[in-house]
Amino acid sequence: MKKQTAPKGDTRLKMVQTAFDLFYKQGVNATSVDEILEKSETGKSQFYYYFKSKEGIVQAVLAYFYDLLKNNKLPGKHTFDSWEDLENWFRFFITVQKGINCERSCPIATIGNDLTNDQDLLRQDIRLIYRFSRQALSKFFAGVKVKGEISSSIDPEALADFCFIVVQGGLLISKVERKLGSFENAVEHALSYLKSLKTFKK
Amino acid sequence: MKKQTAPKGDTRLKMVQTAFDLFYKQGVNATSVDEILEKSETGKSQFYYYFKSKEGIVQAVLAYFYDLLKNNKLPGKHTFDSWEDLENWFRFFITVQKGINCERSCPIATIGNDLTNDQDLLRQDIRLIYRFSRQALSKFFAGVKVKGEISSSIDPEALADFCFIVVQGGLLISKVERKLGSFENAVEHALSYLKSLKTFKK
DNA sequence: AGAGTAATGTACTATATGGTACAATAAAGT
DNA sequence: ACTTTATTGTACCATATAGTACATTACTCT
Repeated sequence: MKKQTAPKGDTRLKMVQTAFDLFYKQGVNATSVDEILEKSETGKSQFYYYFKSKEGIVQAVLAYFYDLLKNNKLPGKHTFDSWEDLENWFRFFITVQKGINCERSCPIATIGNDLTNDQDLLRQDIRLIYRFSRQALSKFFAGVKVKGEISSSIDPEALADFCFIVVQGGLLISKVERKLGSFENAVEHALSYLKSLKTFKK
Repeated sequence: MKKQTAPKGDTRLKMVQTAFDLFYKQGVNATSVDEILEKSETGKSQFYYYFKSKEGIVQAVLAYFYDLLKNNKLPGKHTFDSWEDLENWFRFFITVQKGINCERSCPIATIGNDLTNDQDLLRQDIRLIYRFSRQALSKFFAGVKVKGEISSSIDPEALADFCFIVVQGGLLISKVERKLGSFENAVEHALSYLKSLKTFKK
């Protein structure tokens, strides 16, 4: 019983990408299996051939996203080599929101927000994604800490949490209110704080 | 056609409170009308007597919450007379999250997040609630600005946005990950920033 | 007490939803 | 060619869902 070569058809991938788009746009609860099938132009038998259940495709979507993230296939630069990178990272999300008229927030948070208490496996997948994102931040802070650019009393991970949460809160609130102002203001203050930490060394 | 005295039965109120609890816990999309009826021990005819549609009770829930907020009937102190109040405000949300095992985020954001593009009236109600919350913050910052405790170059509303977004992001991420650490870290840094602004005058 | 309106109970409907059964086709490997 | 396994099409099903129809009961005002 040898492993088949990868299916020549891209049915499964189309489903996952379509599901991702829909989850991103309207959440998991507001997306029916039928809508995924319709938009991806596939059939129900195929869906339940590739996935055990609706929950199954949620997991596949998270795995798909994790892959994109790890292999740097997402738009935007999510690794940090300089303070400028960090600033651009903040501003990147503002630009994204502007481009979509603040109609969405973080796709992963959107999915995570729809999870129920018993869906701990999926939550685990989400934690993986978020850990990866935060690590990029904390590694950078650890680096500048070593270089003495920020105080040795600062925990890089805590500072990464701070940045991450500002962005997540900004994405959420700009979506809920359909306006960017608060997000922009919050980012400016966050950056102002980060810069104040940076000038520490002087 | 005189206005009736308030219905002696509390049917409508029970429905609204029940709906609020359910929306807070699981969002609007994941809450069916039937579940509201069941949990509030009321009937369907009563529901459509009091509300035009499911959307109708969402609006009622928002109005109900706005009333609680305006009349200071919510747990926690959401007005600020001192820097200590501000700090307590941040910590209050952390305590709340701890008490509910990080199983929820902001009830209003949860509702707002489930809104579709065409539900602008409801979004307007949400903006009202958020404006009220932020105003409490910005008034405080405006006050300390007048007193010279923070720089005159600081926009109180922008700083309020910053605080608001840190809390919202913290509530969201602590819920999605079911852990408090990031939220706590973010709040500590936010407070550290605010304190650095405060010491400006010295 | 009787009229009018507020409030509630019972039954129903159309559609959407997640999921299944099973037959049919397509691609390999031998 | 033939068997095996991968893949897809068609037809279902049980249940949940938002919402309606309409009769009935309870107030309240005169």
